[in-house]
Amino acid sequence: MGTTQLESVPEPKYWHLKTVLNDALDSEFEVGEILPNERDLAARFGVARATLRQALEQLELEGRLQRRRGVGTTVAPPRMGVSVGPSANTWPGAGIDAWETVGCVEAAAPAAIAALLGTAPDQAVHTIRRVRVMRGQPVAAELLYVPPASVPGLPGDLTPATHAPAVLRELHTLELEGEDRSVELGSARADDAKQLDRLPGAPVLVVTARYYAAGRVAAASVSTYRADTCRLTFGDAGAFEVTHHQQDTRQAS
Amino acid sequence: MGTTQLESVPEPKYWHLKTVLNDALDSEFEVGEILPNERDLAARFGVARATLRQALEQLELEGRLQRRRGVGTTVAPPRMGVSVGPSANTWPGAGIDAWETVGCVEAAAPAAIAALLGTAPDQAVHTIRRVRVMRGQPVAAELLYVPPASVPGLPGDLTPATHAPAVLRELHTLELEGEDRSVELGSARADDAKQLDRLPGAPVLVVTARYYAAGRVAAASVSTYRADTCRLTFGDAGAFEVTHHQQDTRQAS
DNA sequence: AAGTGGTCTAGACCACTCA
DNA sequence: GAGTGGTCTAGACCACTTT
Repeated sequence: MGTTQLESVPEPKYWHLKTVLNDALDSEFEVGEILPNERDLAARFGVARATLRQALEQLELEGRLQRRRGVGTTVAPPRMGVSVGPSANTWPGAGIDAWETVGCVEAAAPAAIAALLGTAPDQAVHTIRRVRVMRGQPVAAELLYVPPASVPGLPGDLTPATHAPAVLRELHTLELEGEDRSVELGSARADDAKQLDRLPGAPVLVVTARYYAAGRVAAASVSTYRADTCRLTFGDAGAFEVTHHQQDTRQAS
Repeated sequence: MGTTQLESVPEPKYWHLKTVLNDALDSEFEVGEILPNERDLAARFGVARATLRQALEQLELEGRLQRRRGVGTTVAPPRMGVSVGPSANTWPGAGIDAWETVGCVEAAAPAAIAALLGTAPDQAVHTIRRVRVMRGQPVAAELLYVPPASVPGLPGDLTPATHAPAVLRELHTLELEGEDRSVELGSARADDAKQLDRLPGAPVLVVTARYYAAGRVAAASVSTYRADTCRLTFGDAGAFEVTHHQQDTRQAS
């Protein structure tokens, strides 16, 4: 062990508390085990409940804990590795892709989506809502936007039950030329939070994708992944299977 | 800004506050403009300072605000699109890749890194610390791990100034066969936070990469990106240039 | 020295789950 | 109805930056 700096800078209580709890989780608790409640924990460590909660919040952010109102705080399993392509250039909804359609409407796209698609701000687009489930848990909620120009052969007799399949089927007749993606941090909107079984405002990883065909953006999607339970994987070599927690990667500079 | 009311549904105050502030940022403030201080804002909205701070915290998480202790709260510019490959299969440190080396040591890898590399837990590895700067701002701090077995031709007369370049040069003589990456949410460790000009615990996007050569993992890196200022881009079609904020993508289901 | 955001306290009540 | 986490208050002091 190198010489760690002592006394010169007071570490915040919640930060120290987080370290102590993190170590305790490794050594004294099993995955799924329920922790003492917040009032007891705060008393045990001699801090106010708000201070304890600040530590718990960070541990939940890092995927170490799961808190559920009315139930308690449990030790979270390691994050799931979730592949978000591009494993192969395939259209969304093609083949086996672990998504389940839960709704479909044709409505004017929000301004940000119109900019993504390159359509007029008031242009109506097909909007398919899908949910991705892994190991019995919802991990992502998605809105997939398809401009009518991308699916010219769409039949006219659409019911709520046939709308989404028909749009996807038409989309798949195009040749996919490319795709790009971006990932950023966000907080769950109320509707997404409900699908993800979380409270509104929960931290999420927002994956924005654009699909190109015939030199244009043929479709776009905004996928909202639970940041607490998911590790997004990219690239050719497949998903990691390492049990990996960031806080163990400390190293001198 | 008048007071709005109509509280038939018990939406949390901080959530409503966040919406109001978000709209105000769009209509009444310019990027870089400084907001009134927290005590004044709280008084203006008739809430406790802690409640106001809860709203500000979320807006900062979403990249709308930037808060600096001793200075104030300012309106953040849109997030930067930061490419994190794989644009082409190239080794880290090769060609022009916007990273600057700030240190290099040879030391035992943490357990999680040893697992990534497939080396023994006490195996010493070359550890290169790098920083990525965009538009004059640090956006990422990285630790790049290279096992000695990957750089057998390394000369023996290494000084702190020549260590990192020599390791990278040797690494580049291997043929890169593939790479994979994962992205997850984390909070900045003290050392990374310092490089990123943030407080410890700040939300970050942790990109873990593995580089393959000769059928083995030849190197691995853990890159810590500022979640407030960065949008990570992947894929073939290049970085987005869209001004995109997630909260504007609301749509019925 | 003044002003800012960051931390912390000791309470209170609410929304939710479950026996 | 008991117990849990979620929200909220009205203070206090601290660390930091700027003047």
